Amino acid sequence: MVTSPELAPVFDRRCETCPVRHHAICSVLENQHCHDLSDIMVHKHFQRGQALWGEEDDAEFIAIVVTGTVKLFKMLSDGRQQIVGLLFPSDCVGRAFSETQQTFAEAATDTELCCFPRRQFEQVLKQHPDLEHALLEKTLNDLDNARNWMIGLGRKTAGEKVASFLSEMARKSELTKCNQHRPPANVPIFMLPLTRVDIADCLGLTIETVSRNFTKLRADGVIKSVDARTIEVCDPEALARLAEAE
Amino acid sequence: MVTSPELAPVFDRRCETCPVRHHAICSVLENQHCHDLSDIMVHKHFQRGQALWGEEDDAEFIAIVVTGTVKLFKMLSDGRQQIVGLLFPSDCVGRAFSETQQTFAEAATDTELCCFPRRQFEQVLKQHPDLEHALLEKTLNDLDNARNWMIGLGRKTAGEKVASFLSEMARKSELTKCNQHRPPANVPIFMLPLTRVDIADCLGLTIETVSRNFTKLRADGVIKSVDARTIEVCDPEALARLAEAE
DNA sequence: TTTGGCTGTTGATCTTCGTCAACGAAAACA
DNA sequence: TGTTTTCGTTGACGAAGATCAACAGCCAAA
Repeated sequence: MVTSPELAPVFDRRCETCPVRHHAICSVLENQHCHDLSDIMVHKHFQRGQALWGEEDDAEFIAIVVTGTVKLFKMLSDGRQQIVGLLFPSDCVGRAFSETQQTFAEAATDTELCCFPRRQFEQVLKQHPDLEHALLEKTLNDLDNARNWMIGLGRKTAGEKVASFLSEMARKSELTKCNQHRPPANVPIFMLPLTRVDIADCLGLTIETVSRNFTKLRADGVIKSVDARTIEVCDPEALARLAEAE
Repeated sequence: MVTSPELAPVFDRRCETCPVRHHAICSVLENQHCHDLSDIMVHKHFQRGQALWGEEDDAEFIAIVVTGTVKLFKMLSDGRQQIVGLLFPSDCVGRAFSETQQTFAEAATDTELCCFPRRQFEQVLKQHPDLEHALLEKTLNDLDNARNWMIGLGRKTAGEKVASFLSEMARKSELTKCNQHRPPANVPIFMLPLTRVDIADCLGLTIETVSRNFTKLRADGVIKSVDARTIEVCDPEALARLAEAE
C-alpha cells in the first residue's frame, strides 16, 4: 500500500509534516528506512469518547498518538473502572506481541492516530533492532510511570492525589509547549484533557471528592479555574508541596 | 572474567544446575552464546530484609532471581510506602538503560540472585537481539501486571484486595510447583513469602485491616491458616468470587 | 528462667471518603 | 426559542477503613 506511484521520496509526505516525527519511536529510523513503517501506516481519527477497540478485541493495531489524548482503562464486573494509562502525542498505544489487548482504550479528546497493523509492525521491529530498542526504552518508561502512579493510588490522600495529578498535567503541558518558544518561568495555564469522571477514574476517587478538592485548592489560592477544564496554577510550589515527594 | 582457564564448556557449571535456566530470559540464548552472559555473572545472596540497593543508588546491576522473593517499593517523604512489584524466581530485577534505579528493592525472603553488571549486560543485549526481545516481552508483561494491580489499588475494597492477593499468590505457588509432578486439582496449600506489613504495603491497606480480612476469610471457611504464613485455600471458587473479575 | 523484640490479632474510636440528593451552568438538540 | 442532556458543584449523612491501644505467641539473647 504505497501512497503514490512515483519513485519513493525520502519521506512519506505525511511523515514530513508529522508533528511527532522527531519524538515518537519512529524517530530512530533513518529517512531511507522510514518507508518500512510509512508503507504500512494508516492515519485514523477518533472522536472524544470513541473506543479504540472493544473488550476482548484482538490486538489488531499498534499506533502512535499524533494529536489528542487516549486513556487506557480496566473495568471490574460491576462497572467500577480505573484508568491505568494516559497517552499523549508521540506515545505508543497497543500491545505488541500479544493476541489480545489487556485494557480498554478510548479517545479522551478528539484524537489522530498513526496506525500500523500489528503483525506487520512486529515484522518491522524484527528487521530494525534499533526500533525494537526504542520500543523497549519506551516500555521501561511506561513501567516506571505506572509504578509512580501506584504509590499515589495506594498511599496518597485524596488531596495529595488531586494535587499530584494537577502537578503532573501542568508538567506535561509545559513539555509539549516547549516547541513554541515560551519562557517556562511563566505561571502555567493549561487545559485538562479529562472530565471529572475521568480524573476520578484516574485517581481511584469519586467525582464528588475530586470536585471538593478542586474547590479547596481554589479557596487556598493554589489554582484558579478559568473554566472547569482550564486551570491556572497560581502557586506551583504549594501544589508540589501538597502533592508530596514524587 | 572467565571462570576457568580450560576451553569453554558448553555451559558454565553454575548454569548447568541453575533452576531457572529454562525459564528466565537467558533461556533464549543458545548454549554456545550463553557464555556471553555467564562470563559476566556473579551470584549473590541476600538475607530477608536486606536491601538490594539504596535510595538514590546508581543502577549498578541487572539480576535474575534464582531463588526467593524480591519486593520493589516506593516511599513518600513521611515514610508511607507501597510495594509496586514482587519478583519471583526467573524474574528480572534492575532497571536497564537508566542511570538510576526508580524504586527501592529488598529481599522479602532469603534470596539468591544471578547478577550482571549493568553496562556489560546492556552490551550483551546489543549483541543479541533475541535476548533484548526477550527482555521486551518480559517488560511488556510486567507492565500488564502493574496495570492489573492498579485497578485493585484504586477500585477494590479491602476484602477484594486481600482475596485477590491470596488468589494470585496461590496461582503463583501452583505454577512454581508444576515442576514437581503434583495433581493441580488439589486444594492449594502454600506459604506466603510476605509479612503482614508487606501485604499491607502491597495492597495499600494497614496491617490491621489485612489481619481482619484474613480472620473473616477464616471464619467464612474460605481459607485455613496452618500458621500465620501458611495458607490452605479450602474454597478456591469462593476466593475467586470474592476477588472480583481479574 | 526472664527479658525484650517481632509478628499477628482484636477491640474501641475517629476520620476520610463514598453515597445520595439537589441544583446550576453550559452544551446539544429540536 | 425552549428542552434535554451533560458536566460540575455543594450539602447531609453513613460506612469503610485508619488510628490508637492492648495483648498473645514465638523466638533469641541474657
